[in-house]
This record gives sequence, C-alpha cells and structure tokens, in this order.
Amino acid sequence: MKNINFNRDVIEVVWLIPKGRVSTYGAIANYLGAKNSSRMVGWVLNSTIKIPNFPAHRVVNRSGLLSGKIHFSSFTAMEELLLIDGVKVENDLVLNFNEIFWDPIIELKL
DNA sequence: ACACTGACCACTG
DNA sequence: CCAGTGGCCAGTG
Repeated sequence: MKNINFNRDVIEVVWLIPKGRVSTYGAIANYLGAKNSSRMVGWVLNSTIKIPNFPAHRVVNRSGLLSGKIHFSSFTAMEELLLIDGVKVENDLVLNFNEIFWDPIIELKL
C-alpha cells in the first residue's frame, strides 16, 4: 500500500474532531496537502469501520449532508451517533453546519 | 492495459 | 441556484 502515510494522517485528523463538531472530506484533504483528493478521504474512512469508537460520523460532505451514512452498520447509525454528540440532523443534513464546522486548517493552524 | 466507479469538490456559465 | 465539466486516484472486472 503506497499511500499508507496518507491513510494514517487522515485517521489521525479525524480522531481530533471534537465532539459536537463536524468536518468535511475536502477540508481534511486540503489540510493534508491533497487538495483535489477529497475522494481519497472517503476511501480511507471506508477502511476505518473496523476501528472501535472511531468518529467517522463527524465527517460529512461540504454541504453538511451525511453522504457516508450507507456505509455504517445501519442506515440510521450515523445520524444517531451525531445526535449523541449533540449535533442536530434533519433529512440527512446537519442543521447548524456552518456553526459547528471544524476546519483543521484553522483549528490545527501551525 | 482499459474502462468504470466512487463516504468529493472547485470552477464555470 | 442549478447543471455540466474536469480533476483526483485506489479498487475492481
């Protein structure tokens, strides 16, 4: 696996997303210097389903849509996990997305 | 080697 | 706001 470093970095950043906040595929890719490779972030996340307590549910797409919900154990699992975090979801959309958006480029600023 | 598929996104008109 | 387009790159058949 050539991009093992990228995989590890994605996982590392997602672990840092605080409870009650959400980030996006693009923001994480951008932070890791893989600006146009947001698809790869989703690809990495797909391999994290086996990691216990991994907060993959805190990563949504750029419009706050739960585009990854179908990859969870059940179709409601992602939304339920977000509700536990205190994040309100309606129609697979994070309601106050702009306010709780966690951008690693800003939050983990050098 | 080729074509197609994505947990995506920025740009353009 | 919406549709089209192109870029990204690991897997899969």
